[in-house]
Formats: sequence, structure tokens, C-alpha cells
Amino acid sequence: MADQAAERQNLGLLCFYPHRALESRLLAALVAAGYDDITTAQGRIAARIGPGGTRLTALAEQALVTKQTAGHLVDQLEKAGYVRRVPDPTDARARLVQMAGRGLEVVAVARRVEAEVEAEWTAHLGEEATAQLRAALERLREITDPYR
Amino acid sequence: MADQAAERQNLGLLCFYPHRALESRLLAALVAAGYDDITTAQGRIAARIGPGGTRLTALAEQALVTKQTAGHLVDQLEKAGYVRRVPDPTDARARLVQMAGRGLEVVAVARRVEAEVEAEWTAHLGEEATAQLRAALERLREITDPYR
DNA sequence: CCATTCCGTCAGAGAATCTGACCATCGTCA
DNA sequence: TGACGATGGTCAGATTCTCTGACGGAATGG
Repeated sequence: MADQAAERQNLGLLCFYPHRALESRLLAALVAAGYDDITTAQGRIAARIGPGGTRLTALAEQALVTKQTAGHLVDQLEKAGYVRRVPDPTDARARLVQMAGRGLEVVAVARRVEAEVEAEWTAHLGEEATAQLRAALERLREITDPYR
Repeated sequence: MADQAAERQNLGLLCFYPHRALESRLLAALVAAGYDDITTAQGRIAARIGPGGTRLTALAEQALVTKQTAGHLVDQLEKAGYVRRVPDPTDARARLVQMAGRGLEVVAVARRVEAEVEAEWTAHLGEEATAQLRAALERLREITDPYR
């Protein structure tokens, strides 16, 4: 596992930095905008709540955590007024986690930061290389996302 | 932050899956090989220990955690016989974390799995696309790794 | 109609992470 | 040569994150 030195790094490890960089930028921007009570793990869940709402089990799958962890994090987001839980009209067992009140404000900040970061990265890589990167990562997801 | 639906996903998020996929494969392989007491976070530190040893502060920077967290994880790895701490001959304050005993065995398993995973990904993407992905991620690291 | 699966919560335990403080050492500068 | 700021690492405590197992209710398929 120790191959950090001169040897070239594996692709999975190389993916670590952009992923973390975006998360850090997002959290920093949210703190700067006054939303200083969202943690990294909560953000990772909140980032996967789609328009209309998303089920807890889906959030857990996409964030690669257990239902218990996702539930706990949604509890906290709900308590802080970012999300709400509503019944899923298509399945009485299920509930949809939706962005609420403050969460909608957060979405706007997050989208702006994501756009900024992606513009920076595109400027650094070039349009073509960025398109190729995206295509490769999307194709890679076909075999790396266990829930797709 | 909630843009998971039909909208295309940002690059940072797309990087999440390969990174996690590799970590999961590594841990599963280690468990299968009998090293079932290494946690994900410990693995993330151990993966950055270079030949000759690496300082705690460097491990913390690369793994994007605090010195305290890195120290705690190294404590555990040391206690389990995977690493050892030795004085850094160039700085009396510093110590080098080196792979020890069981850790060297773990390295061999890890390298094999990393090679397997990368071969699978290359087979899925194609040689050229993989080379482009690597080049793009390495260039991206120039602006996403805060400690380089 | 029944067995199986799914959905989400509950309880508890352990892992991971952080801040602030502290001490020893190093490098720089006057 | 000594002072000072920075660095390296540890200590203590607190909080967050994560997991397993269990459970009850709802949905699905045979």
C-alpha cells in the first residue's frame, strides 16, 4: 500500500484530491455565507438530494454509507432546518428527503461554487481535456459505483 | 448542492466513485488475506508511507487530516505491528513512520490489487482514454492538492 | 395468501476527526 | 551568539461519523 514516492500513483488515489478539493471549497463557501453548521458528511448527503426529493436508501447508496448513517445525517440536517422529510406518494414505507427553507439557499451557494471550481479546472486543463476527463469518469462510474 | 438528478454531475463528485471503489477493493483484499484489522482511515494513511519512511506531518498533509488524526491512526497501525516510528536523522524533532513487519506483507497485497483494479479500469476505458485520464488528474492535482 | 424483500428507525458501540495547548527542536536574523 | 518565530509531534478532551443487529410495517412476487 505504500507507493507514494517516485512511483506513479494509482488512479483511485489521484481522484482523491479533486474530490476533496471541491468538498473543501463548498464547505468554505457555505461557512462564508453564514451556513457554518453543515459538516462535511452532511454536505455529502445533501449534495445528493435531487429536485423533488430523494429516498434515504438512495442517499445512503450514492454516498456509500449505511442507512443508519444517512438517517443520522438527515436527522441533523432536518433539525437545522435544511431539509424535511415527506411521505413518498408511491410507497407508504418510504419518505422523501427534500430541501427545505435554508437548504434552498444553500443550494444556490453550492451551485455557484461548483460552477466556479469547474471553470477553474477547465481553464487549467483546457476544454478538450476537461471533456475527456468527464467522459472517462462517467464511463468509469459504470464499473465503480456499486449502486448503479 | 442538490444537483444529483438528471443534471450532469460535477467533476469533483464523479471522482468520488473511483476513489472509493479502489479503497473498498483494497480493504476487501486485505481482509481476505487475513489483515482484517486495518480500517479505511488507517489504510488511507498507510498508503502514503513511502520507502524509507514518511513524516507524520507529511502523512497528515497528503491524507488531508490534522496531525492529531494522523498521529492517532499511526498509533493504531504501530500497535498492530504494521508500522514503526524511528527518529529522522535529519531533524531531532521529527520521526519517520516506516512500514514494519506485517506492513511489508500488506504492501505486497495492496500493490497487486492496485494493479488488478487499474487493469480492469484500463480494459473498460481503453489505453488511450486511461492515459488521458491520468494526465488530466495529475494536472488537476497541481491546483487541487493544497500541499504540493 | 404467504414468504421474502424493502424502508426506515432504534439502540449501542467504536472509529475518525477536530481544537487548543504544550514542549522540544530548527532556522533565520540582528 | 542569542532571541524569536516556525516546525514537529504529542496530549487531552470533545464531537462527528460510521457501523451492526434488530425490529415493525409496507410492498412485491409466486
